[in-house]
Amino acid sequence: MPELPEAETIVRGLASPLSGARITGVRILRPDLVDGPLPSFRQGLHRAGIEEVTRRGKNIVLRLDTGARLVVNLGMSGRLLWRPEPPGDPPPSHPGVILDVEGGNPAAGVPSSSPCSAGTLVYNDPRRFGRLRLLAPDAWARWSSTLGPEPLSSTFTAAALEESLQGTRSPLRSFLLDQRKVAGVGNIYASEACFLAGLHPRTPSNKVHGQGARRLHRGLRRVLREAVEGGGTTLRDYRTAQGWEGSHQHRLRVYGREGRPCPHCSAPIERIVFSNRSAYFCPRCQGTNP
DNA sequence: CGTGCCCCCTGTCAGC
DNA sequence: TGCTGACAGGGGGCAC
Repeated sequence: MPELPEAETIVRGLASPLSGARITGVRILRPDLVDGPLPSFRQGLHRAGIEEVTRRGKNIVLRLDTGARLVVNLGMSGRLLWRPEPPGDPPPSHPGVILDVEGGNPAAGVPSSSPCSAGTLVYNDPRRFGRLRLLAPDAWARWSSTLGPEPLSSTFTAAALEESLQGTRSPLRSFLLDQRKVAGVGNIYASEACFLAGLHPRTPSNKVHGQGARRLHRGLRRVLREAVEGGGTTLRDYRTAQGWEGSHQHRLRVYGREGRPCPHCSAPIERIVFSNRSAYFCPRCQGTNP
């Protein structure tokens, strides 16, 4: 489900309640969601302090005072929900892992008589494609190094992207979905970035050079920044840590818009399927199937 | 080694 | 109303 902008939005919503908090309880309702041995997962989290909430690609990362990191990948339907005490909303439908937390900052916008908050962090996932893993510092470093550059970082340049594109003949959409090439891009923003770059999603990656690579770099960063500003794209499952919908679904240019007019030229948007996934594009602005 | 395909699982919706 | 099939934002494993 979530791509970089959705993960970033969740991270921002968790920073206040979780930073400086302590995990006081670990409840594992769906053991298949935990990667690795259950006892070490449980013991590694219990009584640990949370120092920072960050992100790597599409993954939400809680850095603990033990040096370990809890890495949460939401798969297609995962949610990571902060439920302050006392809970205002009904409990979510498919809880998989619940962390009891004490001592963070009060939930933003929620009046509180005490300077600290207590609540639960619920990982909810009907389809159970998501995974939670607890990584020691060396394992974290190894895992992080398998992911490509962060597309919104200053080190992600058009020149670096162009060089990486030359390494494969596979379709541009496949390149963008490959987390080893660029971290955090999924199916929605891959289509959106190809559109902004004026490149057909099937274009062989190594045929994208020069101006094309610069347009792709610019379009990718633009759409990811816009989507972060909009709080992510809610098509069905995605919610923020507070359970709210994003708003970027109203700003999608081509994704999910088969038959609707292209925002540039009004030609009907087309949908094609390859690698078992849909890609949306404007046949006029993005050329024909190469 | 790189690449593409299948599958993991549940929920929803269109069409009959 | 109820059944069936298509489809869904991800990613690991495997065959080629």
